Amino acid sequence: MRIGELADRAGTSTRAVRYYESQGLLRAARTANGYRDYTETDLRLVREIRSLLNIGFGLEETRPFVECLRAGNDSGDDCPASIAVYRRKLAELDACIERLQQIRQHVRRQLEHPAPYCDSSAPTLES
Amino acid sequence: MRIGELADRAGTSTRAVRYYESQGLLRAARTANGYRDYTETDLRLVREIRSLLNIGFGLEETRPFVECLRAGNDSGDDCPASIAVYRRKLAELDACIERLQQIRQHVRRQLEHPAPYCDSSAPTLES
DNA sequence: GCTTGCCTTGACGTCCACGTCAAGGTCTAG
DNA sequence: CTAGACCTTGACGTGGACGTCAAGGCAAGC
Repeated sequence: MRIGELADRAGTSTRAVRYYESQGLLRAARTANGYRDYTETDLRLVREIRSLLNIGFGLEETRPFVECLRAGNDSGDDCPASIAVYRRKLAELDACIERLQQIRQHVRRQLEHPAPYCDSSAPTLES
Repeated sequence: MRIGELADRAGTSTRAVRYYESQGLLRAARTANGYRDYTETDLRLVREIRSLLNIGFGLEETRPFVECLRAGNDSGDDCPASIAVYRRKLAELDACIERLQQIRQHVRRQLEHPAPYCDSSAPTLES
């Protein structure tokens, strides 16, 4: 299939697909007239990339999954390198969640502790 | 005080201070030779900005707090506009935390479900 | 032949909070 | 007088994942 169909079926843009290729994540055969020619496997790769990007992975972090898939595995998760990325991401997520929760607490305390309003005519809390 | 001292005491850079001014968050008097001249109040403003940026606010979101302080309030939180930003941020934080926790669950499930490793030589797939 | 719609490469624009460099003015110590 | 430590404005660079435009080639329908 050509790049337009690939992008459509993967739910992304042709620009994104070319970008992935420029980053070495994809390699496409070419037809006689120079058009990129993709297989169903390529579609799976792009979908894997999109899926990982959507949950906050960086593009580089998707590389192990893509190569794992291309190595013939049924799932991009089935390789040690992918597992390692998952582990790192899990730790990152934990740290991020904890930090956000601390900030949340901080913000909530500011909201709870009632302060005198400043601009003279201010009714109560607006919800 | 001059911009260097202000930046030092606020724990940031002169470049950042000039940037805040360019965004209309700060206004500085000038000495005879053209140097910016700051007061202790300006120091408080910059510290407020830094503090909010540190917990993930955008620069624009600090504006109500800065104006609240400059309006003569003891705390930047003491104005309705600031409270409104806090409320919005709280909602954002809740949404963000929830999303991250869902992803965390997803990643954890991938890690728990043991899969066959691939790193040998796998010939299958590849359509 | 002409239009339409796909494709190609290349290159600049986006967002945000600055970092960094350039080229110069100002003040102080020695 | 000079060095150096501060200050000024202006302008370009950063990172990440693309968006968007330019200029043109290729294929199919009318």
